[in-house]
Amino acid sequence: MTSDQVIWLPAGHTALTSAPATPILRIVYKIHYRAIGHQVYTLVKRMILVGELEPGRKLVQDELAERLGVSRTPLLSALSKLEKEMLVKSVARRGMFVRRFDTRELAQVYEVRLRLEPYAAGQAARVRDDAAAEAIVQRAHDYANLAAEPNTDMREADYEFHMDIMRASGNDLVFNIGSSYNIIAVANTLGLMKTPAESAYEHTAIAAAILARDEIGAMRHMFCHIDQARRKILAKVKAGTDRTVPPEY
Amino acid sequence: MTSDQVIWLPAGHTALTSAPATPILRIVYKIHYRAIGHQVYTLVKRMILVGELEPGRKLVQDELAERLGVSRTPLLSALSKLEKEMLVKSVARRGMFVRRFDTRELAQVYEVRLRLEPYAAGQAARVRDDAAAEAIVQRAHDYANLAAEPNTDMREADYEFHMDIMRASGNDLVFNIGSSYNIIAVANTLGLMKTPAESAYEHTAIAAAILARDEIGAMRHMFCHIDQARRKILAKVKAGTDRTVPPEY
DNA sequence: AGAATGAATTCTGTATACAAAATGCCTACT
DNA sequence: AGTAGGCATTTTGTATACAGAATTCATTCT
Repeated sequence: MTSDQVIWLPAGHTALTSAPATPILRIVYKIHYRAIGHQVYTLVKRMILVGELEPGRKLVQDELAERLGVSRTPLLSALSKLEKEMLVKSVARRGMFVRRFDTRELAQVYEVRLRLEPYAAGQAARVRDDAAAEAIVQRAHDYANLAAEPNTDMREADYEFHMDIMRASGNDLVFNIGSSYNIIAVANTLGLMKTPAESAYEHTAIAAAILARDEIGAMRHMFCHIDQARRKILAKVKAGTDRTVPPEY
Repeated sequence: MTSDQVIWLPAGHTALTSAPATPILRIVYKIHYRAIGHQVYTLVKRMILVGELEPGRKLVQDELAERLGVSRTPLLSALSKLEKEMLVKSVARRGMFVRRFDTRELAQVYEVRLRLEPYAAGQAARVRDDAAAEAIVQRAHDYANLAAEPNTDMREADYEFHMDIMRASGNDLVFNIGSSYNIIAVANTLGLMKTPAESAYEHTAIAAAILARDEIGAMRHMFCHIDQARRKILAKVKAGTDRTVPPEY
């Protein structure tokens, strides 16, 4: 057993096979090897988010694997993860399908967000870290800019804003849950949302509260922000206005 | 295109290849085929819960696959799911390890449970369904019986009680999150918990409130139940009593 | 023509194969 | 004795192979 200490750098860095050796401790730099399966997971997830793979679509494994330039093996582990996230529905011996959500399920997502995101915003304000706070303010700003010309696709900006807050909360589990399930809401609420200007204003208020270390304010603004979207969806569910097909897949 | 209607029965039923045909509609009964990958997922998850695969343990794929009598392919998709649930940590080119949790992470789990489970209990009381309520009362009873002779392993009973409530809430997403992450708490809180008798009493109170359609009461009892465990863990984190190694794996 | 039958094809689920990385062991050297 | 180097073994990550289920399509029968 040698006393080598291995330091892992994030992928994408230049590989330094070994740093200058010292008599006491040799530090070996390595780059993280990123399993293809992980990249495939990220890619397919994004393809679903932006609608390139639309709800209900069957994911033929050979076809998708070839399109991504990999074999079916890493694709399979990616699809397993996406199935756990409810973005993909697996029907035995039939195939995998991009999940389709009805408003009832969408409402469930908002019930969860309503409980977790105010907590996350409050924690973000409490443990406020300069870099993270700056990033959040920046995201709110980005969102507002996009809202000025609302033809642009704002879904990704909204997702990033909310994810940044959960990341800043310091609670990894909340961040994990958010990155798994918030995307459902984001990918499906187009047309249901309040006006971009309203959302942008609320985002700004949340960001300001976090910047000011106002824990209660951050929680309250986030609560209202999500509650409003939630109420709109609930109204649709109750009114039976929902013409969405129940998600067979 | 025929007008056949296919009805899927849960796995384990006898296969009825076809029901009596009618001129109008032929109903074909089929049994769900359960992918081995899914069974493997359930098995490995349980092995982790009961401690047969202890935290920090490396999961050598060939070894585990042979032990389960399958090839590495279905095992891989199972491990991908478990990685998403944070029960398994994958280190590139090194292997998969049973995740080890420090008290800080455990506290994070409790913060999430504190936000979601009171909601779930409230909903369970609100939408109360006789069968589900009976099941919950039964689980509370089971737990109390086990508490009488506390040498028995009560973790599974506790898990089932809480999962039954989330199931009864009608919110599938909450149930999903619970089945993914609550197991972390259950598998790791041994020794940290209050006395079995206390827990059993609280479980009974929660079950009674749900049975009585007392939404507020169910929420409050559940909140206190989880908050107490949460406070104990928070105290450990703050006091720095935590001698647990930060979870390298 | 429309339904039923059956063969050909496609696609899934799983096993196996293989290259490259990581690990362990043995030997040589200071 | 302890360290460094290198060969053998193990193990991962990915590709490929293959059996059987599902689907499609052409053909036959009524």
